[in-house]
Amino acid sequence: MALKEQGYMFSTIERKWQEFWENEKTFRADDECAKTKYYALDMFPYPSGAGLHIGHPEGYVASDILARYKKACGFNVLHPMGWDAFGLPAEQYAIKTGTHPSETTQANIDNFRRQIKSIGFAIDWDREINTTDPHYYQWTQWIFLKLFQRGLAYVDKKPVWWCPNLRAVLANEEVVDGMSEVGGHPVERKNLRQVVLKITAYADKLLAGLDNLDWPDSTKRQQKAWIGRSKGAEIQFVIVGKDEKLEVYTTRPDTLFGATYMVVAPEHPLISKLVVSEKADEVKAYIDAAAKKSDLDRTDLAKDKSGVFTGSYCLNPVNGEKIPVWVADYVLISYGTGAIMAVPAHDERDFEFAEKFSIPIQRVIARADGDEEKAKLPYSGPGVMVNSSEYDGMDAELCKAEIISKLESQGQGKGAVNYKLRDWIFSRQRYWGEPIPLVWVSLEDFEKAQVSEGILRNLLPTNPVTSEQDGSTLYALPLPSSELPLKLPEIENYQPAGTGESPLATITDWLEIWFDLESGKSISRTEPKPAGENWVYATRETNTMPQWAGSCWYHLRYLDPKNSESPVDPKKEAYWGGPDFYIGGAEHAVLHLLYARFWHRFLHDEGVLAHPEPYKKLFHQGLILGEDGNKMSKSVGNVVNPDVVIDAYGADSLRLFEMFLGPLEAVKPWSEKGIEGVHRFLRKVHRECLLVSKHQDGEETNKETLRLLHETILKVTEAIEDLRFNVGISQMMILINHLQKSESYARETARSLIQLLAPFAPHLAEELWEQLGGKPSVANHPWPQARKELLVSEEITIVFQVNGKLRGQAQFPRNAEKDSILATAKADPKVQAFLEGKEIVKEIYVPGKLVNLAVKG
RNA sequence: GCCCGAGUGGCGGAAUCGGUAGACGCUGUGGACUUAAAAUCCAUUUCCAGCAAUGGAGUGAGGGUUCAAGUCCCUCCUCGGGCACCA
Repeated sequence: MALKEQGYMFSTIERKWQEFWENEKTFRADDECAKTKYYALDMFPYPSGAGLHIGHPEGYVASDILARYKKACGFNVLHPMGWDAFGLPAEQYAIKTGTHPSETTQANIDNFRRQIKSIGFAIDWDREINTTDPHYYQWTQWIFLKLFQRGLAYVDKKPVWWCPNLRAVLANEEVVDGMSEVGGHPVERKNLRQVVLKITAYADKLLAGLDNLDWPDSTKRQQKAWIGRSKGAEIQFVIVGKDEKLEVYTTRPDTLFGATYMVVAPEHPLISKLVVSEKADEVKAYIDAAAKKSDLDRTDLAKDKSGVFTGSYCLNPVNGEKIPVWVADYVLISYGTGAIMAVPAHDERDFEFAEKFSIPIQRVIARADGDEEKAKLPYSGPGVMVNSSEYDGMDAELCKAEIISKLESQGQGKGAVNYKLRDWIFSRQRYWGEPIPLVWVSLEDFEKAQVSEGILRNLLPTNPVTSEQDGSTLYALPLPSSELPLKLPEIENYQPAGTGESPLATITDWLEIWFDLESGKSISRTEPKPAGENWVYATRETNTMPQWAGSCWYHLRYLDPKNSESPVDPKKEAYWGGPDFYIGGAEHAVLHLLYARFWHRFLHDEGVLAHPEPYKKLFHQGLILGEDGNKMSKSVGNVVNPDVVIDAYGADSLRLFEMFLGPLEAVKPWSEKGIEGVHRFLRKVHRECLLVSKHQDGEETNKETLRLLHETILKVTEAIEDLRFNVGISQMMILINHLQKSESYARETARSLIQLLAPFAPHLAEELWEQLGGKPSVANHPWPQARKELLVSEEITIVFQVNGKLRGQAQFPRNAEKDSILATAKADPKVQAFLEGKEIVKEIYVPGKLVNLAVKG
């Protein structure tokens, strides 16, 4: 524990300046401004009950340093904060205690806000947003309805993770190793009615858009892999004795001659046609067994291949050979056509299967260099065609196009593209989320709506969205934007319905409504049916949106948080655009960042937004570990609470140390001793800057001090621009150490140092700035400029090497000639000792740096 | 298994253009100030040999390119992250 030195009263200073910034609205972002804008965005937090932990501020401090620096550089800066406040924990708590999730959420937000404010960020708090606020989520709903209108939302039965203990459906990311992330209960697959967004329609755009983004390579790579575009061919195989054809997708049409068997997924629609009567029982048993397996069994555990021969054969379109058709669960129904041609010689999985079931393996690609060792089967590398009749000897890669065009000419196939990306299951069977603003009506009423005179007609998708419920087909109608927000009803019991439906399905007077097909207005069925034939019976959609929904567009709402006419004023969006800097954890590399790009691109295509991509520059801060080098967790007991740190050392020390810890992107352990170190540095700055007896009026007269100051200005500026804050802080430490050792220095020198320090330790900087006669806020004073000409010294140090080893050094005037430097080097006694009896074979002179003499003998 | 990223003192890390390895901070040791402590300051702190001057080794391991390699190339090891039957 550091004791509070009498001089540096950080608590008093920090409270004083936080109040000042708040009262003066120092960090208000101006919507109408001639300055260039700079928008620094943090991934907004989920306000959990546990409060802020030491990892949260790391990214916030980084973006805050940039924000303050850019402000000093003359930009109009926007640095906002808000709350991603829908989500499971508040709902789980409600189930346990009966406390309304909005109460829990509000209390958590208040605590988070208090903690974040205590760190002293340059945030424009007038723009605070909250995804659970109906004024916010009405626009989340509005965007959903746009997607619906454009046919990008549909309803389908989808296999989802169902947790019997939580009696809730979980998202993929909430399931870890077959257990629920919350509570660690087992989960299973269940087919449930889901609202789905057609993100696959944007697969190509999302892929292509990555090229122009300044993002970490690994994140781009992850998104690319997730989208998973592959190029190949769809090939039709004649089934012997049947009218139907079996279509497969392959990326290796060049290996078609090596197809020795085919596989269909257990769920393939043609299975009943393929299976011969004597195999029927065996195949049925296999399919049933496969259906019972969870995804986990089918993938992780069951690397061991299984399958059954159907009894049917296909004909190879290029050589007419009979190929047996198997059913095996290593082929996925959800990818490609759900069927493959198996080429065991050139595919590891097919090879394993063929070996197990003694199916022939036919090589059709050989290495051009004939290297037998490297061409061992299964071989998937490049090569030349063999055993492929007229194609023999051709380069396999070139042959792909040849075979595709031959198949095309025969009407037996075509080039095709496939994606791993699946549509986005957008519904959650929960209470604490944005209600999906759809209602369900009969076909008859739907057709009436299509021809009615009201506003609803124009909001319908080209193809109706339908859902099978209790044996009848229902049709989806949207709420018009005038009816938004569709608020969550108050309920007594937050337990899920237990049937896989949301708790909302049990709130009859909210669920069952009278709906006006013209105006889209609705009232509860507990009320009498209003007059007029356009009022019909309808039920509300009971699913709510996933937590991702609110974070898909929050970066836009900060630009115009109080707009009640639209999600964001186009003029404001045109001015602010997207964040110039976006920082958050790498765990969001795929889902949040992909979903947000999807919505943003969609809104751009709709003409709502001027810019296609939301996040031009992205950065992931690294994890901060506990002092023991383990991930911070309550159970290990190594969690560091920022409140405690601020109490002991102050917010400035916390900020500075989080940045001094190491590279921003690195995973690095916390250290109590370390924060004492930076705290000492701040105390030293405080002491020096108030030691007025050492301060001189006017310009800095000490040459060395002046040079070091400008070197520091340069390095700190570059360090901020390059997000290498640890290096910048080191340089400021070097400068203060120098000033402390100096007899005296100019007050201006101290003032420049204070300005450099201001983005890092803003409270102390404001205080010292004021004490040295500056007018607050220091944040509004122009960033110091490095005078590079001062960095060129009159004297240069040249080091002398013999065979690359350091043997001496000497000072030279800046303009010294190469020859005289070489002569001095050779005359140096230490160098001489290593030249003794040897022959100089080469003399290297690197101007201004070194001499290297290569000798032998 | 595949694809990335990273390995530098006792510790966190600098050295991002191939050109003085270990900046800065922490820790440790010795000292100054003090009645004493705290605070502050000074010296020292990669390893080995030596009283010292100095010499030798050294950036995960091995090899290579170069006058010169932490930095570039090849092989391997360890750790971290991502993907994982996507045909």
